[in-house]
Amino acid sequence: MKEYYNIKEVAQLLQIPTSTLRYWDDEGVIHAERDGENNYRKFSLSSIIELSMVSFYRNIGIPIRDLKQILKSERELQRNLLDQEEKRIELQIQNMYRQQERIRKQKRLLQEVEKLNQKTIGKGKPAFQKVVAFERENPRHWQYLVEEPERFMLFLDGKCLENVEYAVGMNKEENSENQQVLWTRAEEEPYMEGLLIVENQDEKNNNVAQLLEVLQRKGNYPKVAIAQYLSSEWEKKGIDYYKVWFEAKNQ
Amino acid sequence: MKEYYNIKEVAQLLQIPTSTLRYWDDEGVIHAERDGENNYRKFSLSSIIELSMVSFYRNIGIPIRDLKQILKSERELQRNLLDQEEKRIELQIQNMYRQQERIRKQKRLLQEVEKLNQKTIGKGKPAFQKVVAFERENPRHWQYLVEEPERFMLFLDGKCLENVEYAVGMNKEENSENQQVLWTRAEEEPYMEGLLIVENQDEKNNNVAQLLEVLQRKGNYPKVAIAQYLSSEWEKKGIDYYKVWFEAKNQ
DNA sequence: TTGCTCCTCACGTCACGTGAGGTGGC
DNA sequence: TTGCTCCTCACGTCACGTGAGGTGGC
Repeated sequence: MKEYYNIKEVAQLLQIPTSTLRYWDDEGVIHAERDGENNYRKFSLSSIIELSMVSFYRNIGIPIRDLKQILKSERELQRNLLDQEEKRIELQIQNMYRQQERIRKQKRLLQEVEKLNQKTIGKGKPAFQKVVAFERENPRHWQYLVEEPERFMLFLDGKCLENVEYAVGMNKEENSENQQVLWTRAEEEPYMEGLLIVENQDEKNNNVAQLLEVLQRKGNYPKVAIAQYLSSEWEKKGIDYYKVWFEAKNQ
Repeated sequence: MKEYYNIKEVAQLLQIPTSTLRYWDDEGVIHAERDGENNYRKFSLSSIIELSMVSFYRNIGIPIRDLKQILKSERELQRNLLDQEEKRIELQIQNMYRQQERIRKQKRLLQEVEKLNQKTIGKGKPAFQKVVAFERENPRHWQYLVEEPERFMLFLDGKCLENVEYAVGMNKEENSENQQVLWTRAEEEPYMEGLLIVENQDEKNNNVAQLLEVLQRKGNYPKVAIAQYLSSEWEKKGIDYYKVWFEAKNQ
């Protein structure tokens, strides 16, 4: 009369591994009956409904320890918990959209390295309107590092661009009062762009000399450059790639 | 000249526990330098960028074992991986929206139990147009159990409604050809609804006798009833709650 | 000496996965 | 006997978290 299902059937029907079903049973969040003959677990339709509820709660990330409480708790408490979970998942969804954006950004940055690798050096307009000094104490700057790493920049200064400072790229609408502005984009000035390669995680150890040589052959003697972080490689010694812009005054 | 940050500063700035930073360092996915004096880890800005990349990849769920490969791999491979991850997260987002719906459904079902608990029995229209027998071999019926548990029903038949069969609720637009239709909703007929309580995971062990008594006092002698699964309690012996509808012919 | 921050190393934890060795009915 | 499905139990795994015991500079 009463229909039972063995563990394999249940596993296949609900797409849950048998090891997981046994674990849940051992932990007491589901209650499989046993066949008196051979001690096999047997699942009634009713216990499978219980099971699907546990599966539901596990899917939304509720720990098993909490589940033991939840399944025993009052409906009122259960509803409060579900309200919380609804909000938590809402936040998670928003977070995943941000991760999506981060991934797309990462792809664009990798593509930029590829593109710049093709040509040695060419015309191009800097991506930011202003560059301010990186401030060790400024939490917003650190936030940029994590969420918008392409804002992380190097500011190269001196006759051979041998001074290197950490910086952050900014656009006009963003206020940078009280911040040390290192560089501002001139709208009419032509700029040249290229791939800056930094080796061994030491910003001094870069290919700016080679790039300058190319520029000087074209009659350019820039005294300042800015470089936007693109990506890194870490196989042996770390290599960081930057997109660098030179001011090309004497065109 | 070169600025370094200790582990606590980095942990606070990037909101990552020190234990996690040490673990990543031990596993070799980040590369903290060491202070020669006291062996403290020290992080350069460059290594913090590496760190934020690792944090990014961990946030989207890439295992550390894979990270070791990824950080060493070619840009082409990295981009392919990011393409995959983008799609994976897209699916995850869709899945989370489904979970949201599931949570809201669960809340409605718990609310229903609460509502039915207030009144003993009253007028009400069945939620489904048809009820077909639950088919053990039909994967779609199993899918309902997991995704739409409120479709899971009991079909009560006989003079005292003592025969109980597992069933699935259906609406008109859903085709139920080749399926054993147990019950169809009559549009003009009045129905009474109440709370069916099943104890000990045994569908025979229910309160239908008490409900029938109330109905009979009002002059109703239903020979058939259908009940929609709402929720369960598992404290001692399992209790399942159903919303039950009786045909109220002799009103 | 006290407080503070860091270190290593061992062990704990969570939710399973894996695999060995054994059982029971056809 | 062979094949199949189930069982228990121990151990492995992943990504940390925790806590003991020790260090180094103020």
